[in-house]
Amino acid sequence: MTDLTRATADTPPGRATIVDVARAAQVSRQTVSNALNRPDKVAAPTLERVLREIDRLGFTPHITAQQLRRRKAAAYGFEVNPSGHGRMGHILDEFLVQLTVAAPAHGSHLMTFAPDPQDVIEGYRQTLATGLVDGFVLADTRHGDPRPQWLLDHHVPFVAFGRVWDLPELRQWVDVDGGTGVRDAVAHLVSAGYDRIGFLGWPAGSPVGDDRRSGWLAGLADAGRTASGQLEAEESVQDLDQATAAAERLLRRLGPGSAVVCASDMLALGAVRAVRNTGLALGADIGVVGFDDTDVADALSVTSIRQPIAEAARTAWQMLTSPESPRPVLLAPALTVRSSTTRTPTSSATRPRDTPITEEQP
Amino acid sequence: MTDLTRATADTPPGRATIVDVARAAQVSRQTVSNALNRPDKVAAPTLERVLREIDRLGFTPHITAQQLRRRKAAAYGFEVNPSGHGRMGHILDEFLVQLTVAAPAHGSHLMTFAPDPQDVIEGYRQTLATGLVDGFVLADTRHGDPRPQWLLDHHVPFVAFGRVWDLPELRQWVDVDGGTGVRDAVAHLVSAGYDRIGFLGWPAGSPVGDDRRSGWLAGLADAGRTASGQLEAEESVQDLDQATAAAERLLRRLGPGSAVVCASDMLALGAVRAVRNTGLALGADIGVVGFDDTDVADALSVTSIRQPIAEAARTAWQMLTSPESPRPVLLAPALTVRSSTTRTPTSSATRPRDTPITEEQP
DNA sequence: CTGAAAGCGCTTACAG
DNA sequence: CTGAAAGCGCTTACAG
Repeated sequence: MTDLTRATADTPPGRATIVDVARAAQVSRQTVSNALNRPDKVAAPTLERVLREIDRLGFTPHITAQQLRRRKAAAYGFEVNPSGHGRMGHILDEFLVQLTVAAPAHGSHLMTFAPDPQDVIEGYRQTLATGLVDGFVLADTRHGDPRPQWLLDHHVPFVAFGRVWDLPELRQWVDVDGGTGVRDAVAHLVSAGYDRIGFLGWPAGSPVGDDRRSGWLAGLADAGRTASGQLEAEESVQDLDQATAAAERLLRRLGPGSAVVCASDMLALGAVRAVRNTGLALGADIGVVGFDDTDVADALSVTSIRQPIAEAARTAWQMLTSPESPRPVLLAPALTVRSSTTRTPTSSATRPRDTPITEEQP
Repeated sequence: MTDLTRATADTPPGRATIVDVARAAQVSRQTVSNALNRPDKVAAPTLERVLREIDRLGFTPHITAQQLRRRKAAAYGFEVNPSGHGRMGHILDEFLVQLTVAAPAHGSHLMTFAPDPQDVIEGYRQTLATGLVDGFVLADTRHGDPRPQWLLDHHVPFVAFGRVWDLPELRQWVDVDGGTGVRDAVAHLVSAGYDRIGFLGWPAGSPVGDDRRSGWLAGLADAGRTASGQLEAEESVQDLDQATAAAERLLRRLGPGSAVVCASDMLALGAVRAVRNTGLALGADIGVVGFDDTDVADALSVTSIRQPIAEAARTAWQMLTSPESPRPVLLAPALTVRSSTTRTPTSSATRPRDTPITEEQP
């Protein structure tokens, strides 16, 4: 019944089983398993023979069978949020992609699932009960989030992308140090020659926003610019019109030759509009820095603070798959410098490109 | 050993097996299986008793075991492209999310995987060989794409989001009718009172771009505006500076009171800049329509053609899981109207919002 | 209508 | 060092 020639071009691939390999290599199937999982327990000539047949037959272990036998899925669930879209920035989409990319290096894979509309926890409970995942990668952790405590209570492995603000003693998280990112941006603006550096942030009270604001203050302190006239800030919710109005107020106080650091690219877009409305030149007269390095920043050539998403994803896998108890990791963001923070603008023709010219999706 | 109280709050959930249910309901485990998979074969009182115990114990079948026994993963693979980011628009990210949302309704789930850097096909071969998926959802189909033919050759189920241009006889695809979307946008512009309607597209030769351009021509024909002076078009690659220059050339020929339909939001952003550079008012003097309804269109209040991604995802699952041979599906996009196509602009304070005010991601 | 048997493809102690 | 046995949690013919 078993066809050892099945790995040829015109038959379905991946159908060779451990028994096929065993027969071809003239050993038992558990020796094949040992060759893969405990090669030190197999005699060298046998090992070589088995590995050769594995290679020849294109054998890949059937992960489903491994999962059942090992009672371990070697997979983690990631909840995607359909309503999160529309909000500017797709950080979590990129995080998902990078989790997928990094998964094989940790012998694991990723399963996406949608939230249960009735009950946050129920989606996690169900997904876990199927046996398809061993645990979860959390994102978008927020105040009052019931998930971390529930997972702890039920001894379900997980890691969070973003500090778990409600459980300060929790250690399994990786986050990006937004405050330091803003601080570095201030240093960049100082060295680029801007005189006064204001801040356009969100209303106080959000941990993320407050963190970025304190980075601005730290940056000013680094530069010795803490005189009262230099601590100009405005705040706005994540809305373009309100951001524009707030930025206009800020610019009136700051004047030409100054710069504005923003808590998001949306706010930065408001600042760009305000610069235009005020009749000033972006970059030359007023510097603007955004946060998250979204497509909007790219398209409008706005300098922006970029989160190291790929590194965050790799770190998340390490925490999840390493046997040691994890330590929290805070990653440093990087600044993508564009013409919005260049006082002597280069010709647009020679402006360095950071996006290849590609055709759009259908 | 088996603890029937395990579904309580402080023990790990989802650990009840079919044997636990069988014992509690005083039947054999195959009767439990039948109650779930062939309820008509089970006597009513027995069925009721079994279902009650299933509910009480919170039993969910272990999908891994089902997969192994049924030799079917009830899962499909979706390749994510790490380098696709940076390109404006995240249509495929949204498609992935919507595939995940729609999966349970089709008794299936989604597994993401990253491309093999050496060889496109190898990533698919490997993923299939693990037994974790039954087939694939393809996206980003392109000329010379080796995947569809390989999957056909190996009898691997798949569906494509986007026409498979190289294999016209293929039927398992769902796509969005961009041409009709552009045609409808032209009708909208005509009724909004714009005199001449130009087109800003990509260089001829891309199937998607050519389709959108022909929609523009069809829209003009609908309105009886095919006199030679009304067929003004320009082209640009997907780059902001080039798009701006092309749009400026186009605007010089069209003049105030006209509108520009663009093949992408990136091109539309160029058009918006050109309008500004020319000293005209967006909407009031010049209408602009983009494509894909990205964050950029939203942020700049540009009318844009939106692809029905959720419906495309549902259709993809239907094609994949329905036993009938599929028929190609072409979905109609919808126009998200914003102030860039309003000749009498409303006050920005009363402009209808289509994005909730939310706090940004950390 | 219900249950005993076989088995999906693997791995893990355990004999030999 | 190698192989026979047991079993992960299910489902599917097949007897009774």
